[in-house]
Amino acid sequence: MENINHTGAAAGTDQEAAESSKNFIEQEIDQDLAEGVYNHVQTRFPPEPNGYLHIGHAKSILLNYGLAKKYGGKFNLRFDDTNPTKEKTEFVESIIEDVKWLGADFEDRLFFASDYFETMYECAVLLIKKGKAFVCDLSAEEIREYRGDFTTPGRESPYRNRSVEENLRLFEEMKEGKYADGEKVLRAKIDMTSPNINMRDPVIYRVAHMAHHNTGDKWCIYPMYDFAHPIEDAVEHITHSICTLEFEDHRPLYDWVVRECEFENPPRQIEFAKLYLTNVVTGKRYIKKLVENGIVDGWDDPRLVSIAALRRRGYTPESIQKFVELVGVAKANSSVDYALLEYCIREDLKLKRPRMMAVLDPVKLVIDNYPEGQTEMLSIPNNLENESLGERQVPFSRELYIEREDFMEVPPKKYFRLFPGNEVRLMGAYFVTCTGCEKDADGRVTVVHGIYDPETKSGSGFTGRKVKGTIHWVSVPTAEKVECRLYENIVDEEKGKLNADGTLNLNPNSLTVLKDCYVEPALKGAKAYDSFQFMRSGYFCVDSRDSRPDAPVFNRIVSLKSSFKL
RNA sequence: UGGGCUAUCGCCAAGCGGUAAGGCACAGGACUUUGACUCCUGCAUUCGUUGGUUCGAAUCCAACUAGCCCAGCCA
Repeated sequence: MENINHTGAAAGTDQEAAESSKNFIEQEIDQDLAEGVYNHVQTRFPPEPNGYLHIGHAKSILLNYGLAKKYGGKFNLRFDDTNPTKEKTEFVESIIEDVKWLGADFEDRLFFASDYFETMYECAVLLIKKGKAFVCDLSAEEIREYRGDFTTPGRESPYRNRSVEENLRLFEEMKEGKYADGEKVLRAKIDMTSPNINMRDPVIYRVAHMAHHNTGDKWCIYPMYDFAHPIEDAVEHITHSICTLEFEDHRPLYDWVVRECEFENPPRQIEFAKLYLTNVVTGKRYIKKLVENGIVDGWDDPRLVSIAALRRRGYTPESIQKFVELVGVAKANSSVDYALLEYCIREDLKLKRPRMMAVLDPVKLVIDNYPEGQTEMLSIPNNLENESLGERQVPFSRELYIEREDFMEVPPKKYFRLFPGNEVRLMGAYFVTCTGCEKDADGRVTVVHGIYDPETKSGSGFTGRKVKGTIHWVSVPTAEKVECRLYENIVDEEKGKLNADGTLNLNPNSLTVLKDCYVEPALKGAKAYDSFQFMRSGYFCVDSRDSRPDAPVFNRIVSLKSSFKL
């Protein structure tokens, strides 16, 4: 009815549709911009360099980068390296590589929280001067006791009312290294009775005599996350500090810090739900265990979902971008079906990459009426749906390898591949009629026989008759023997969590190695990360670790969907 | 147990008082130089529950229920 009013206003309608598709963070940003809270947008991805990035991080990276891009703002990569006990340069490097690979361009804005230690120290001094922070001599255990619990309010520390001068002196001494680890901490003076435990005089600086991967031995006091993070954001003029749901309770403290440290135009924290994938492990603890026990061959084992693993498996940055886009952003905890990730890589590769012939489980097909010793070159399009991928020359001869499952001596109903008396098309070549097979003593088929019809050559325009089945093949004399690895997710059940007894639910078929595979000669020179669709077998990618020029190793990226059921 | 957050199809997710978008998955069918791809078709009378306000509620109010997070000198 109201369409009458919108007649001829298609543009407006589209715009409305675009508006309504904005996620909740974009809506918040729109409002901030409209109200003049900010006049620009600046985001960041702030990982702690204590491990490898996985698919869950990709959501945060791409979300932050996407927001900055959408609003014409900047996106920073910042290492939140305030805890020297867990951080390593090795992780810094892998994270930079992964973020770049994902396409999140931080240009020259690569920062380290540790570069702001001086500023943070000054902020702490400011708080002390304002009477908003104090040096506390309580031990870790005592602080815990004083903190109270969910139902009991905390008690104030006996050191809470030290004078500004004394606090200043003590904090200075902490910095100079006069105290041992754990002897003293700096605490924010907020409210020990707050129902939000984060506000019960949180520790904001601790003593830790330890070399830092970036600052070395310069500091022996390190700021805590709750104090450091808001300052890092403020220093970089971040407007929207996007983090995950578990930090919601920390927001009042975040706001307290930027306010008490007197930052102008302070950033604001917005939380979203983490990405969980069904049937995979993302927990560092679990993956570490798999690596240590040699169950996987490293953090980039294709059965894992670290960015490095996905890359090695053959996933493209585009496919992950698509995935993150389809998953959406919300505040409800959820677990996304792994099938969506698979859909995204299939979708990305299907028009991009060539469709080649590879036989994973070979059996010989002899075309008895094809001249012995003859080889002809056939032109086969690389991708029927994408002409720009061109075509290639494939050798054809009397003896071919075909897929064992493409022949059945006694076919079930609706099986239209090779069986005695049936005619099928050899992809890109000729029609061939099956005349029988040879078997060994165990009854296993060793050779399939057939005769071809020269009239039916592909591309010749032959329309005399049709066949219901088409099968792929590789010419025996020129076939390349390769290894193909089929991977399944390594863990399932309970979202990849540990069992009560500490063991993991390993999928016994998580890795199947097929050593007797044959591919076209064109695949001989395939390089690391080259990916192809092997007809009816799925998408495969040359393993970056095991690629050899003479015989590449192919990892299966994803299977094709199959509606054929016996 | 106090506080915070969440609840819309098997899985994600729009929706913001005017009568339930979309994607994945799944199921039929058409097409096909692979049973893939593509293309059609189907897939929530109902929005955690119960009440209330309203001409009208997934949207507002109340109560309840369930799930997640918080008691590191980790992030």
